[in-house]
Amino acid sequence: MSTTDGDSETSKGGGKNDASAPPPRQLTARGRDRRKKLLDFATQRFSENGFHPTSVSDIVDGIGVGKGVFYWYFPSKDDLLLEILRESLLDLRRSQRAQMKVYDDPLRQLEEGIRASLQWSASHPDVLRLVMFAWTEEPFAKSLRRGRRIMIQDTAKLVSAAMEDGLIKPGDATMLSTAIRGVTDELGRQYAVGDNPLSAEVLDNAVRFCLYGVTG
Amino acid sequence: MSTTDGDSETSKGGGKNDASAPPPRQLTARGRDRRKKLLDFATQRFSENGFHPTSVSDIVDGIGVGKGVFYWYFPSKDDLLLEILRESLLDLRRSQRAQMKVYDDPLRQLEEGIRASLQWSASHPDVLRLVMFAWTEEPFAKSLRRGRRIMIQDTAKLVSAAMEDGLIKPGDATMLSTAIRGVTDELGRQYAVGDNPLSAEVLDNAVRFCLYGVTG
DNA sequence: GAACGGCTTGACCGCCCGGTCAAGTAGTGG
DNA sequence: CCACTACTTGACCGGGCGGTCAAGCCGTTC
Repeated sequence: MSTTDGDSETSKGGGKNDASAPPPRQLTARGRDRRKKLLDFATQRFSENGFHPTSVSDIVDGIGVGKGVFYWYFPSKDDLLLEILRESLLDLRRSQRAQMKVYDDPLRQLEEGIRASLQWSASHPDVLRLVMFAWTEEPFAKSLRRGRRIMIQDTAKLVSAAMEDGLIKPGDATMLSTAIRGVTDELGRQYAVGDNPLSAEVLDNAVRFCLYGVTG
Repeated sequence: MSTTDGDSETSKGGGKNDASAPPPRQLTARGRDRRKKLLDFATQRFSENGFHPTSVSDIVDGIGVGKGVFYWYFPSKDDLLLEILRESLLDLRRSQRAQMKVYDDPLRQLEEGIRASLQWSASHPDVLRLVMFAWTEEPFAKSLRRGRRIMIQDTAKLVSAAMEDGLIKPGDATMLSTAIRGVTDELGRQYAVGDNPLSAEVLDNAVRFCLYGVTG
């Protein structure tokens, strides 16, 4: 496994932990459900209509609730998007972990991580489209940069392990991981914009490409 | 040359030509200047602040003119963006044509076209960032799809010519052109988001990659 | 059944946005 | 100097947006 278990994102950061953060709400089962509905519906609408053109009223009307509901679960519209981004990252990493944990060989884990990444992208085109938007506005881009750093670190740990095991010739693990991220990222974008489904063939080629690039 | 001269974009389309279009204004030299200033300033602000967060007032205040000026030159804020997209495409294609016209060999022209494309991208990161946004909202995306089609056709003409000359083995010219477009597009995006300048080395590799992919 | 806290409602608010327009000013051709 | 048109101004407008809040509902707990 690449990180400590659970959903921790950073074991240690710079100085303080999260700066602000009003006490996170205590939700009942019903509450968590509503929240999820909001998240999902918003993701869909944002991705098909654009973030700014979609108003908070559109969202609450869409699922047939009052406006106050929105602001019970999220402090602001921007925060909702940030939350979508955050949870998507969590979910993607969770998929990777689940798919990797079957193996011990770090190179094999690397492969499964790449596969999981591509598969996740293929099944979440709406999120990917939203991410494309998010790169174009600073507060969101900031969150994405952080996510990218985290994922590259995840990968780098694997690459380093493989180097220590002599499976990959020694080198700059971070650089290699960045390259892999570049490939999966771009492939992922294809699913966001294009209309081709994920064929096993494409998947295999992408994996081979990355692995070949890493092992030399 | 790949197309008839000048800035024509389509020699013939479907049924009618442009549907609407209020009589395009007759501008004096001073007018063309102002228009250009608006276009340039807006491009910059849109790309660094985001399209929606940048208001028309921001733009006119930024260059120190009244709001009416904006609406003298552009029918709406959306149209301004569409115009930026349109003119960028025109400019890119102009660069390509200029750089290609020195050669007769279609394969060499293809190479120069790719080079020109990459160079143009490297020197217009702000436009590329705007384009990233534009893909996320339908009316703008529509314009981008049209632009892509045009550029792929440009390339396909060259590829076909090269096939006829026996420089490339016969095949689906459009598909190959689409692949090339994929490469230049993604490379371009690096300049929009990343911070690395365009090295001659990267340029050469990209060109070699495309050409190699095409000639087999 | 009272009391409590999670949850919901929707009228309401202030702001600012895109867009308009009546009134000019500046350049230019006769 | 006039007339004409290209251009400029900025107060103004209607509307929709993100966000608030007093009030009420509902399920649990004791």
